[in-house]
Amino acid sequence: MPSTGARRAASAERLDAVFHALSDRTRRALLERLAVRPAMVTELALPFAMSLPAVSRHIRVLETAGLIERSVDGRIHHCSLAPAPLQTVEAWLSRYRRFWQEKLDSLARFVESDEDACGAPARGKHGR
Amino acid sequence: MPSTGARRAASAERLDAVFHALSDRTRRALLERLAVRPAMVTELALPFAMSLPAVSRHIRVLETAGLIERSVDGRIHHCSLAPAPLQTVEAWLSRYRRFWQEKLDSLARFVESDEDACGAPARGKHGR
DNA sequence: GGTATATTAAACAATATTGTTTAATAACGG
DNA sequence: CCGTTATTAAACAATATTGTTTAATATACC
Repeated sequence: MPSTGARRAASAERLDAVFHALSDRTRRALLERLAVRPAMVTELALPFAMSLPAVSRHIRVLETAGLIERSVDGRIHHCSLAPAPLQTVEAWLSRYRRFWQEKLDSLARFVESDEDACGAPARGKHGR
Repeated sequence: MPSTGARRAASAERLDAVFHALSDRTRRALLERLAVRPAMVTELALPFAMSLPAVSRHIRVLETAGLIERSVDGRIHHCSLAPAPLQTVEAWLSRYRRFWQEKLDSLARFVESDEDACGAPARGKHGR
């Protein structure tokens, strides 16, 4: 059984890879394309103003991060979205959701008190 | 008013910066530390096995991505979490949530049918 | 077999990232 | 004024990233 230290490191590596994969707009565009439907490599490369090998390597980065899966059928490589790592990102993010929620709440309170202080026309909480 | 093209590019740049900032475990650790409570630079650097200038520049990367805010008070720089960009990430991710939900649902269905096919002891949906 | 297609490998240049060490800057405190 | 403290700037090396172009590989088709 791996130690918790090792697990932590493995999880950190996974997050490193996934966040890095997502930090490039070409790769994000590839994911968005694949969210529509699976596609082969040439098909994926078509819309981009860069060479096929360049796109091929972006695909490799996404694959290494576990964000896409590839099934080879003859000379055609079919790629499809593998959203599991995004769930990992979601889990990481969730630790901060409470935080920004508080921030937004206090902003909302501030706006309300500001309206009061400035004598804005009263409309009630839900008026518009 | 900026064109939608310009808005799209600006948003892409923001995501580039935020995802890149998050792709380093030192920087993620800094965010986790700041989620506890604000801290000054030296304080933030203390737990890390790298030089202060190195941490200082990680902090700068996070600041540029908008993930932390800095308030200078004399020679002390107070840093605090600025979670708004994480919300942007959340918004980007949300376009895929439906996707992995489906994936998980179909996995659950598969597991259930597999149990049926293999003649696993019947326990009902909520049995353990 | 011979040619076209789909994809990756290799080699290379340009640039970015990240760490180190050694200043420089500026504020504090006696 | 002077030493200490907090922080960034600058210069540098090591490595990673990303794109290009030119092979190499393997499958498909006639």
